[in-house]
Amino acid sequence: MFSIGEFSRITTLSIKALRLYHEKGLLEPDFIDMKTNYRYYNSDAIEKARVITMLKQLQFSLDDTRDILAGYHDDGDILDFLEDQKSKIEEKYLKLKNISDSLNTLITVEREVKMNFAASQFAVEEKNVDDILVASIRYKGKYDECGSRFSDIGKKFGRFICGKAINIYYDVEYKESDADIESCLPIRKGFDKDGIVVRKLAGGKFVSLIHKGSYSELSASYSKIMDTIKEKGYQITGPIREQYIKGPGMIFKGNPKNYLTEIQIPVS
Amino acid sequence: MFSIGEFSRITTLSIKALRLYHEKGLLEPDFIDMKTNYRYYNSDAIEKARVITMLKQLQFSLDDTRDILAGYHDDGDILDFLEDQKSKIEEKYLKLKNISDSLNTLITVEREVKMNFAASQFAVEEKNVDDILVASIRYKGKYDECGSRFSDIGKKFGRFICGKAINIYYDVEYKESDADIESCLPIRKGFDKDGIVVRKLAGGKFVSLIHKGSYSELSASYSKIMDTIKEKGYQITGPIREQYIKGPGMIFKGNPKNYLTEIQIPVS
DNA sequence: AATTGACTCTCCCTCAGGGGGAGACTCTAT
DNA sequence: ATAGAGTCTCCCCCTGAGGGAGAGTCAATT
Repeated sequence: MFSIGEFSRITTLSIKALRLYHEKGLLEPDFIDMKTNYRYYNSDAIEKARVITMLKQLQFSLDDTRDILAGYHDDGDILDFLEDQKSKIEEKYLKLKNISDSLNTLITVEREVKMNFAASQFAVEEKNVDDILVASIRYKGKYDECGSRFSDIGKKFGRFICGKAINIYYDVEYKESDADIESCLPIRKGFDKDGIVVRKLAGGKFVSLIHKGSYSELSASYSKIMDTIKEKGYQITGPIREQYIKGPGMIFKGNPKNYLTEIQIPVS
Repeated sequence: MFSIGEFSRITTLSIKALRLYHEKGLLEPDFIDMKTNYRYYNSDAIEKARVITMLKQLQFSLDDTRDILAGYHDDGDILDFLEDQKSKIEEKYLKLKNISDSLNTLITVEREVKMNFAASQFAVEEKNVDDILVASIRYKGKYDECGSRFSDIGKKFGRFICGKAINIYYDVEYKESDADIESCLPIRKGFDKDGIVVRKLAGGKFVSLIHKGSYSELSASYSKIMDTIKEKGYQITGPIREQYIKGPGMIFKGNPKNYLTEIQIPVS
């Protein structure tokens, strides 16, 4: 016969837990002193406590544990319980996996943004851009519809996205509505799906400028980049792109003053 | 201004949750009627509620959420929080993954046992056994030491184990103590490690008998299998093996009457 | 106005699996 | 006999809500 303290040391279950298990009917002391209410356990209870510990490690609830202890004595007989528990646990861990992935994406994106922010000079640059594989939707409409297009693409290609969103403007002049826009997300690989086209954006020589601030102030940066192009005597050879390095975040909308947008104009 | 019911419908947060968030200082109503105590929210709170929903999906605690809401307005500024949360979530995920794996192992093992039990005739059989890759420890001692050997091997090769434990008895006669025993666990792959030897058990022609019941009653089954060998005029060509198809379970010790042990004797 | 039905308020209980601590006994060894 | 360690019950606490009681309010219809 062991007092609760001794039994606690033997089983590595806390005294509090032992009292709870007694109350819940999982593990009853062999003998209770009527006068003092002291609990005394015998050595049979050690084996039972071991089983409880195992089931606890497998995260069975106390209720399940009680039922299992009461009705079964062989691993093979609790297969149904085990399978139930497995599917519950599996569900939970898949959920956590998703959350972990989301957090990872967020962290990676924000880290990149910081790097970009630190490195950028906010000056007009010339650079050679590689071909980019993208999933894209081309549509006619308003500029601010692109958000829902990006999220459509995001839903279908989520795991394969590997870069920041790009809009390509096919109109020569600015159009408030009925603009001809292609919204693209860079992807690692993929195929046409549900009206979303997978294609390669041709690289080449580009003049680019990172614009810092709200989208409504983009025109100033456009003037600046166009001035440079004229100055250097370049010819524009294709539609203008905007790449959204930092816009509203996943969690916070953020401060538009810190948004970063890269204007990319193909030239020769 | 929205009443709590309207605001609840807009944000898909329950009224109960909104009241909790108010109490905890996460999301305060814009105005509270002094007389009625009715809560009224304005449209700014919608954005805040969206942020709360996002953070909730990422399983941030209400306390963290409160702190984040109070002090930050940009995804990039909460990188530390995100990384913290990621490691917490990852830890939980790994724990659940382990539990799920354990459950899987248990389930698989018990299913196999059931199949075996259903299929076995408890009669002496002749069969050809393939080579088996095992992790093994050979020692001199008592029979019942093998349990701790198996658990030693199990700890080192856990994920690679792919079959039931085997003991190989190198003594010709029965020895109470100082017996020469090799305890083996079949593995998919692996290398020598911490005194555990990885090697191939040679296959070949075996006479086998599945013994049902306690280990202490094995002798009856040994008589039976030896009689058969003599009858058929076979020669024993190597050490005898015992494979433990069903012994004490991971959770329950189970009833020894249902233990299954396969005696395997190599013959020519 | 008055009524009615839908809302909303606060307060308390519940969940799981205990932990912490108070205040009162009790055991064991010296 | 006494001290110190052990144990008892009872109550509150944690998370992130949900359920429900009982009372008070709002808005629309008669």
